[in-house]
Amino acid sequence: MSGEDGDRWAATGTADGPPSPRPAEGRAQTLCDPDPEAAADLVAAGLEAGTMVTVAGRCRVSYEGRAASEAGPGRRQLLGKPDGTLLVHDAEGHRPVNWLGPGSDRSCWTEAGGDGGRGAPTELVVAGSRTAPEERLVVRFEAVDLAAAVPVASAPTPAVVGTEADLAARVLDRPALVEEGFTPLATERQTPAGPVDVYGRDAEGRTVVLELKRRRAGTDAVGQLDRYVGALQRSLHADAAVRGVLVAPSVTERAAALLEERGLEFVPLRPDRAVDDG
Amino acid sequence: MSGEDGDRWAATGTADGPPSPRPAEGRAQTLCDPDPEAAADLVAAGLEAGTMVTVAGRCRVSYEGRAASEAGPGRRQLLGKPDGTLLVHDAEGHRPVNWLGPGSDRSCWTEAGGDGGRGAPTELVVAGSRTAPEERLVVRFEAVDLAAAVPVASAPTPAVVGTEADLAARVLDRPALVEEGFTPLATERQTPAGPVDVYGRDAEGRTVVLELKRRRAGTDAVGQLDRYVGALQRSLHADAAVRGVLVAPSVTERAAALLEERGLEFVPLRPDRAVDDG
DNA sequence: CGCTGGATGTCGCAG
DNA sequence: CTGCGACGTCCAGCG
Repeated sequence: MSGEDGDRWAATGTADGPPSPRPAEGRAQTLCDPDPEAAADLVAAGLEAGTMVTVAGRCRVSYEGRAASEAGPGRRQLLGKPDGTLLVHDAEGHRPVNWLGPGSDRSCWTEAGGDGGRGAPTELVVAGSRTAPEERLVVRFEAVDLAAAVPVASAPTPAVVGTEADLAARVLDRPALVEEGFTPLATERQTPAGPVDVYGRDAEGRTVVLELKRRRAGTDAVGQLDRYVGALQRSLHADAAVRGVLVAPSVTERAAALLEERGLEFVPLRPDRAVDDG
Repeated sequence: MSGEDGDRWAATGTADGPPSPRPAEGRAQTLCDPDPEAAADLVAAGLEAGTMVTVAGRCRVSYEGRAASEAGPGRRQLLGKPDGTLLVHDAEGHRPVNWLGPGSDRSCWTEAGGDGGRGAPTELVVAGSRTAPEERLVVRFEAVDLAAAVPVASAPTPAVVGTEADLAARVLDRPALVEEGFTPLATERQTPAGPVDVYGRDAEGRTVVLELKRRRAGTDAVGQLDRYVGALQRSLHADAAVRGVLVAPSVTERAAALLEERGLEFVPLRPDRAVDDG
């Protein structure tokens, strides 16, 4: 690694001048089309200082761990976070083409290019590794378009509305939305098959199990509900009648068939309050 | 820094100056601590030109669509891709704090800040929207540390090994790994409950259904297998014996109990060839 | 740690 | 388009 602790944290190339403030305290530091050594200095210092580090350029990427992959030369953009995360994005898609989760050890150096011999095709290499599971990600830049280190701080996590928890709150607030006379008794009630979303009783005193889904429910949801109902029937009196109700905006056709087959029920309900009708 | 070779290349509409090379062809363009208008010019042009656009700074983020969320002021980094993807990352974690998938329409402008009155707290706003489902993401930067547009190209997708397909290939190559005398007859064979991973016959001529999992299997895998076996028993002769076998490196305890309960079987097998024994 | 189940999951493929 | 299952899923919560 190049960030010696005598620490000149060399912004742009050879820093013989006075040491500049570390990026965490200072402003963004960027290099356009830097040579590999200058980029390595910036990246190493940025990783060290706990900034967001961005490197864009032509690179090869190799990953080995839970699976293994090799990506040939292409223009991509790397993002390193203070928590150890490494993300490599290409031009398309929501997901990174390769990544390493939080807690990785990163390092950065320069190296003679793969096809040795020519006029010093030095590469910038950014690598990370972690354990449990053992994983390793190596990104080799043969050309760097941009290297940047910008300070960040943990930002407030957004409050999300419209989750399954919201659907649960809605059901608890107005049980009649499920069925007239329904009385919720517990959430996340434990059964041998796992925790039930909502556990309660109907107007006739029968046990009712609700499985909630924030969006259109598939066969997996019916499978869950069925397991919970079965487990409760066994753990309560063998003759106890246990109703299972899937609560979701809608169900797929296959899921509906499965519900029918298993003698389970469905109540359409959406998590948001906008559709809060009767 | 910002490549002003005689021209800031006209952002959104009015191109009165001589046309400059678009960033897609050129080099990276960056601005450190720009004023909002300059950043908006760069971002708008970068989005237009199909580059990777990066904006880092203090911002608020709001999303509405499949759910809804609001994130208060914090330092984050935005990445816009040529395909319409928008990602907002904070300092932690693998996943973006907010995002919009490929195919979004993006735009970018400046606006008077929320707490109007003070000395021109102009904000840089980057917004995106898409349909199916209807979604909208708005990022308001009250301070921009860095704005950048760098050219990219879609790169070759890496070849991944160690997937479920590899496990299937291994089973087809050496059926005895599942069981002596096992004969695979088809993969992805259709049943009323969906496609079966591997369909075959055992030494006694009984139908066998395999459900493959590349890693430790849970209750969901057993649920799948059970549905496939049931569907096949019904679609074949009612008296036909159909064996269901879960093939995976291991199973969770709950999954094992479910297998037992449903009269299904388990064969331990890993996708990689490293453990290729007898 | 391992298990369980949610997620604005995303992605790819088939009908 | 919807349905369905895989994914290097990630992630939080809990035992």
